[in-house]
Amino acid sequence: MFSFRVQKKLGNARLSELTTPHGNISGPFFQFVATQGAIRGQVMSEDMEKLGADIMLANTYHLHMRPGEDTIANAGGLHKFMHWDKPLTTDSGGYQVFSLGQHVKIDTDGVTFQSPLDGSSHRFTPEITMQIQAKLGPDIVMPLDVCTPFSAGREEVEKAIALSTQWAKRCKEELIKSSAGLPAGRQGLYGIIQGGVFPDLREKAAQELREIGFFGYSIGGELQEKGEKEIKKIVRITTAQIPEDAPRYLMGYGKPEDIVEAVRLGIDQFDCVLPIRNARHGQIFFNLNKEELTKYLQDSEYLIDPKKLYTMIDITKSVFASDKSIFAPNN
RNA sequence: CCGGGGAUGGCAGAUCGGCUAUGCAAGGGACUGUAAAUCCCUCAAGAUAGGUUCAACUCCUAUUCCCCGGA
Repeated sequence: MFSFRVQKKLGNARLSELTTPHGNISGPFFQFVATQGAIRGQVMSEDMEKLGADIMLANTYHLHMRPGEDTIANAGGLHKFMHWDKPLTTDSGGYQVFSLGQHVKIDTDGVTFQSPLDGSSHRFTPEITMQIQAKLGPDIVMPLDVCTPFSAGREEVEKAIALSTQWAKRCKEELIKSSAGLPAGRQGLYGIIQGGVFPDLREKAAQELREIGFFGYSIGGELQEKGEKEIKKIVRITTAQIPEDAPRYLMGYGKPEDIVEAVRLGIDQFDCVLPIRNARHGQIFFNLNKEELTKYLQDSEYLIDPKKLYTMIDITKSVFASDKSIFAPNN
């Protein structure tokens, strides 16, 4: 029921097909972030479908906080809850370990969140996140991990890897356990490779996860901060550590030109809040000069023709576009 | 006509005898597994004419306009 196949290669870039219980996706693909089960800004799932989105990403942590996984399970699962029949991913809450910083206490067994909303305390262990995700029922599930900031030093990163790897293993065991009686291959679990900006640690983390064995592998950690060369290097080195026949997922990466670059390096899967957030904040990604943009925004006929605006979906496939590689920084 | 109250950026709306907030709008920037329908920056004002004062958006007088009440 769950499978991944590389169909064509162009250098390191891959054209692929991911099969899930909710249909197939052609990769590289971009996951739109619907944290709380909906794209923010009054965007309906139906709208996303019309726009051509083929997969969305929701968040275990947020959905656990409200409305709670049981509520969603009672509503028929996350797909029904979201009015979304296509493939769906849930992140584990690992990113919140990083983004909620001071509200989180990490120990070897799991993490304790202090809700920024009401101060209430919530416990996440690898097992708990998998149980929640089992109830939510998305196709792709992520293990609880420790996401480190860009500036994290070697020691901090080593600790994060140790926990993330151990937790990923526990997540895998829990998935197998909780899947007993359920159709095999209902959910695909990824291993998240941490390692900060240290190439050798990235390699080590990848190797350990490979030994455990996951359906897919993702590159995690806060990478999006200046130092482009370094980031590119990390992505290249880490990508090379991921088996050819597994999907490679670069987490939280979303600048159009960066996506193209990452596709070139062999990444198949993306997610990012950037396009949705920026749109909500009044910014669009366009491929027009100022004059054309002005015309675009004023001329209703222009508005009907979306050729000159592009979406993340276009971008992830752009490397394979036969001509006019407008997104290519280096050509 | 009489009495009372007003007049501050494009709009709304405070304060103050010496530096005029703030919100919206407008323009710019940021945002990367969402504590973000958010955050940062910029633009831009004292109805008109006099007077008092070292100094007036602020106090005084007149004019114009607006609002409320009464004939």
